[in-house]
Order: sequence, then structure tokens, then C-alpha cells
Amino acid sequence: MSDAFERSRALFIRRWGEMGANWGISRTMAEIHALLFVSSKPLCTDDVMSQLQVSRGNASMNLRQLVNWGLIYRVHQAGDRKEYFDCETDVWQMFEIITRERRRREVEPIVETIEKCQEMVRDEPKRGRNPQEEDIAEYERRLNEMLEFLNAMNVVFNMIIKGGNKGMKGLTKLLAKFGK
Amino acid sequence: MSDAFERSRALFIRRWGEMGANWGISRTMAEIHALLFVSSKPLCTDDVMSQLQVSRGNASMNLRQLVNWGLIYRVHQAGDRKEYFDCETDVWQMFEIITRERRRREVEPIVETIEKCQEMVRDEPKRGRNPQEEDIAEYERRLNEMLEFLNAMNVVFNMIIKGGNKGMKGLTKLLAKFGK
DNA sequence: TAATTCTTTCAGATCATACTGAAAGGAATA
DNA sequence: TATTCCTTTCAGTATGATCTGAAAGAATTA
Repeated sequence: MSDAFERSRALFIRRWGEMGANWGISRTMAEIHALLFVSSKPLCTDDVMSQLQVSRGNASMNLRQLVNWGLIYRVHQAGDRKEYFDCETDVWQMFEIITRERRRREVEPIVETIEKCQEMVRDEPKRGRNPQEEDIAEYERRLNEMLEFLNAMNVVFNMIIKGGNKGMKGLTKLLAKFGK
Repeated sequence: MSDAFERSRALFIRRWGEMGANWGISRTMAEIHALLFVSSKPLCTDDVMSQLQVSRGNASMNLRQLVNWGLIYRVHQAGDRKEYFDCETDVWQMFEIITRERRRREVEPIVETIEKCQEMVRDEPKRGRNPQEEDIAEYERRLNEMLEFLNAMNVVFNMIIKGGNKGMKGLTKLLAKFGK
């Protein structure tokens, strides 16, 4: 049995968990994901419980969340009643899933909010003889720059996703023109 | 006085705070940042306290953190002993600051960890007649894909940043066409 | 149907983080 | 120097997120 293998995996799992915590993902969820990522065979709930030392409830909840994200899959083993879980291992696919989800849940709401904010001041009836006219104009300018930035980032991410490793090459070339 | 202006700004601040919370930034810190972003004039600690209803200590701590990140600046008003704070309003500059910092604190450690993990199994003496040989090979393959992905993302972010504020204006337009 | 095996749920406990407010620290003014 | 004004710090508190474990639920087998 390879001790180094075990220690190497444990290290990766620990660090992946820490990173997840910095990105608003619970440490345990990230650790479970890492554990499945470094396991070539699907694991069951009890495997997760014993390897990460977490309770059944905790394992169950986090596994479900990961399934909902689409980062892991439920699989069944012939002749076994237990459910097993297998990881999506294509990192580009993983990136697409995470990007899509975070964009939907975090970027889109802020874009909608900015548009709403712009509307609110645009419809203001007192415009034209308002002492705050200057401030409002500056406010609108800033909101607009933010919106343009978010749209530009959307385009970049779309391009990356569109072709995975391949699309990335195209994007790199495109960006190279501006690099100098 | 423009009521719609006030309500519009309040909405933006609220949403920006919520978004920050999802990204591992404390709600208050994100709200202070938003408040300064939508204010054309620098604000002092008391302004922040009264507009966001937070304590002096809380305001002080979070303002300092924002200064440390480089997202806001300390400024002084002639004839006033108080310190005022002004926001970096160039969104591309903001993006560069955040990207640089998060990369240093979160991406680089995971890259180092992966390299360390690879080393650990490569140096394993039992290689060759290890029953886990297959699993280790698969493990190495997965680590390697992850590393390549992270490197590719690094390249993209470098290029976006390298263009800087000016180049980005052009890039935005170019990407906008590309996105259609 | 009852027994078995596994999964999900959730109230309460635990733990981490953020916040308050008052006291100490520092810098400008008189 | 003393006073005033402002900022920072930090111990204690509040808040919120996460986790546990046991009970209920669901699916399969006998």
C-alpha cells in the first residue's frame, strides 16, 4: 500500500477545502468534491464519512448539493443497494458548470439591479433643475462603466466556455493584439 | 432633493453587499465599497456610519481593509482634520486589483500544492510493482489536467490585465462584436 | 407483510465570523 | 502643556453558518 499516495491525496483535499472556503463554498463540500476528484472509483456515503470524518447528515447534504451543481454524479454498482458518487473529471466542464451557475446566481442579479438603478434616476421627474444634477450624472456614468465591464467579462467567459481548451487558444490570440 | 436618486443608490449598495457576501467578502465591507463607488465626493467615517448604520469600530476596520486592498484611498480635505475616503472608480483597475490579490492568495497556493502532490507520488519508491499503480496513474493525470487549466486561466487574466485601462476600452468594443 | 438496508431530514449544538462600544492612542490646536 | 478632535483597538457579544445524530422516510428483499 502506498503511503505517499495517501498523503499526497490528503494534502490535495485539505488545500482544495481551504480554497473553497475562500470562495463562499463550505469547506466540507469542497473537500468531498476533492476526495471524489482524486478517487478513480466512485465512493459511497460511508466512504466519505470515514475518509473525511464527517457525520452522515453532513455528508448527505453536501453530496446532494454537489449533485445539484452537476459536479458529481449518482451511480449504481451492480449487486449493491448503496448509492455511489462519481466526479466530473473534465476540468473545462467543471469550469463551465461553476461559471454558468455563479453567473446565473450572482452576476445576473447585479446586472439587473444596475439596469433598475439606471431606470430609477432616468425617470426622475425633477431632472434639469436639480441641485444634485452633477452628482446624478456622475452616478450614471459609473453605473454604466460597471455594466460595460460586466458585459465584457461575460463575452470573455462565453468564449472560454464555447471551445474549452480549443476556444482558449483563439481567445489568447485575440487578446495578444492588445498585449503590447 | 432627489428621492429617486437616494433610493437608486440604496438599492445598488444593498445588492453589491449581497454579492460580496457570496464571494467571501463581508457584507459590510462590500456595502462600504459600494457607498463610496456611488458617491462623487469623498466621505468620512461618520458619513459611512450614519448612512450604513454601522458602529465606528466596524467602519474603521472595514475602511482600513479596503485601503489595504487598494480599492479606496485616504484623502484629506483642506481645513478639516478628519480623514476622508475616495473610491477607485476605474472598473478595470478594480478588476486588476482584485484579480491580482485573489490570485496571489488563492490560486498560487493551490498550484504549489498540486506540484507538491505530484512530486510526492513521483518520488514514491514502490512504483512499478504497486497494486495501486493504475489509481496513481489516473491521479497524476487528473492533477495534471487541473494544473494545465489553472495555467491557461492565468494566461487569460494576464492578458486582460496587461491591456490596462486604455487597451481595455478597445478590447471591450472588439469583444462586443465578437460576442454576437 | 415484516425485516433489512440505506437515505434524508431537521432540531439543537457547535463553531467561526462579524459587530459593538467604550477606552486607549495619536495628532493637531490653543 | 493641556485640550480638542479624530482614529484605532479589542474584549465581549451577537449573528449566522455549519455540523451532528437520531428519527423518519423510502426502497428493496425475504
